[in-house]
Amino acid sequence: MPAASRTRPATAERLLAAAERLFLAHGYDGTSSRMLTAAARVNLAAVSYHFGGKTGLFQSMLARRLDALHEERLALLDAYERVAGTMPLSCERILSALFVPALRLARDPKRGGADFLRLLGRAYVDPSPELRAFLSERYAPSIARFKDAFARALPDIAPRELSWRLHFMLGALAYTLAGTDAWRLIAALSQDETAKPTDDQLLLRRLAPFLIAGLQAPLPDLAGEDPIVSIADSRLARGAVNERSAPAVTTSRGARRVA
Amino acid sequence: MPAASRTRPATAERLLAAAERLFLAHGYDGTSSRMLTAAARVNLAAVSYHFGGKTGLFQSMLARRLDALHEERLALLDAYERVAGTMPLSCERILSALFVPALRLARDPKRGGADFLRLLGRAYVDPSPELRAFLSERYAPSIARFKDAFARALPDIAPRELSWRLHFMLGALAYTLAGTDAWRLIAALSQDETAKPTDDQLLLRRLAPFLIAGLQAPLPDLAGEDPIVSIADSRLARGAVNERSAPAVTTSRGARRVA
DNA sequence: CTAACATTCAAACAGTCGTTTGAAACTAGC
DNA sequence: GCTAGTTTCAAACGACTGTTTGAATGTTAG
Repeated sequence: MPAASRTRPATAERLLAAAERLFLAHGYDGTSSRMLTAAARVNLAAVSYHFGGKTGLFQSMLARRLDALHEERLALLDAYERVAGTMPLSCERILSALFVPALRLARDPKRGGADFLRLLGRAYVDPSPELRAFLSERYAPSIARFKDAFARALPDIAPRELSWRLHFMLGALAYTLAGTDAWRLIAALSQDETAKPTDDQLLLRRLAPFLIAGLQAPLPDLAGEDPIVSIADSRLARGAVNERSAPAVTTSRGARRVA
Repeated sequence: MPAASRTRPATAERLLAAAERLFLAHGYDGTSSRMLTAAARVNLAAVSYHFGGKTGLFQSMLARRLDALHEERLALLDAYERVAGTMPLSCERILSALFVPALRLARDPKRGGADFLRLLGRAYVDPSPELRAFLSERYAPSIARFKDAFARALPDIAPRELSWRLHFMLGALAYTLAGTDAWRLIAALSQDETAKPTDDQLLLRRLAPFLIAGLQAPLPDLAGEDPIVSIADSRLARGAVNERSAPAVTTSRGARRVA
């Protein structure tokens, strides 16, 4: 058992900090151990020594931030429910229990800063099966608590339907948080030069009404046979589907012949 | 200039098909050229020969499907607007112009099948800057057309606000489409065994009301100073933030000593 | 001071990465 | 049948991957 912090080795901390920056910027596969140790100004072997490997470092970094985040979220939700007594919480309140700890974290450079929000969004959509298993296993209870709260807040939404809507909500949230060039895209769409990396708080305050309205939306008509598609199927869109154009790709062989 | 299709070489097609499956399953970085050529039962050099490299193969595969998708989407949108005349389209109609071509594509195994929808969702959140640049550059005009349509459908939503809401919408959509274990997560949350890989059409029919309600949501109050946070700040959540627990990680060094 | 331990270090490990090579196998036109 | 061009092939390229090694250094306790 390694006495992790007799003299509180700065090496592990440096690695965790570098891991947050680099994994965020390049993803898990795109970040090498050598990039990490170089950025942390630390010997290559430190990754294996302190964290047992690259995946260990990744999970440690993630867990450190996420544990704190979920702890705070649940504490806030508990506090809200204690105040509300038997009354169900409003969607706004539940969302605020989700958002406020994330905002606090984003504003505290010592706990990851704004970068962590983007990392979190990135992690939610990462393909890696290990990561997905790690996340869902570790935080499923926390998510379930919030689902219960929403279920009480939205008694008209069937549990199955609610699960889907929470899924959609997580998607909008994760995508928004992960948005690397989201700012650029928004700016381009709105021809608005002033759309710089806006305050995270403003962003979430825009997102909240969107999500709440979505959660409370009228129930979908799941019966009937493909009404949406049938509307569109009436030969409206014919005539525009033409020959496939060859992929705009140059073969290296041709270039090699010249060079 | 390589005469791409004198005898219509099956090699390129095999590679494209394998690329769709593998890039979807493991992401760009997680898929090697050797995996691709092995799955396609094709020589390793074929990637460079036919597509100029791994990234060329990836972009060709993406472009082939996405060009067709956007073509169909725009054609459908045009058709809707032609029928509506000067009247603005409803949100439902515009969404259907977005969804229906995606559904058609998902149901046609010859054009990618359902896997492509997941790949598309994955691509939207991929960290790779090259991919993001490629996508936004190639399909910005198409997205702008849809934004205009939504702007006419939602005259009360300011352009800037609308840009954000479209961003949120894309997020929910991409996340939903990319959902690898979404089905598992939903099943776990709802204790519902029957939540298998549901029909894509049912999924989108659930998503539509969620998105439409979000788009039409009342405008957020962006003034005021942090009302959400201030509500939560009243010492409600104190007392639950305790000592950080050591990251659950075993160092290899300890294990090595034993072995 | 010394024994016991934790940590750091440069170097090397066996693999895999994407890409390139030059020759062999094809497929046409003549 | 021959030639010119396209496509496939096994093999190798150098660079990079995550991890391990054993010695060197630092730190604490007796």
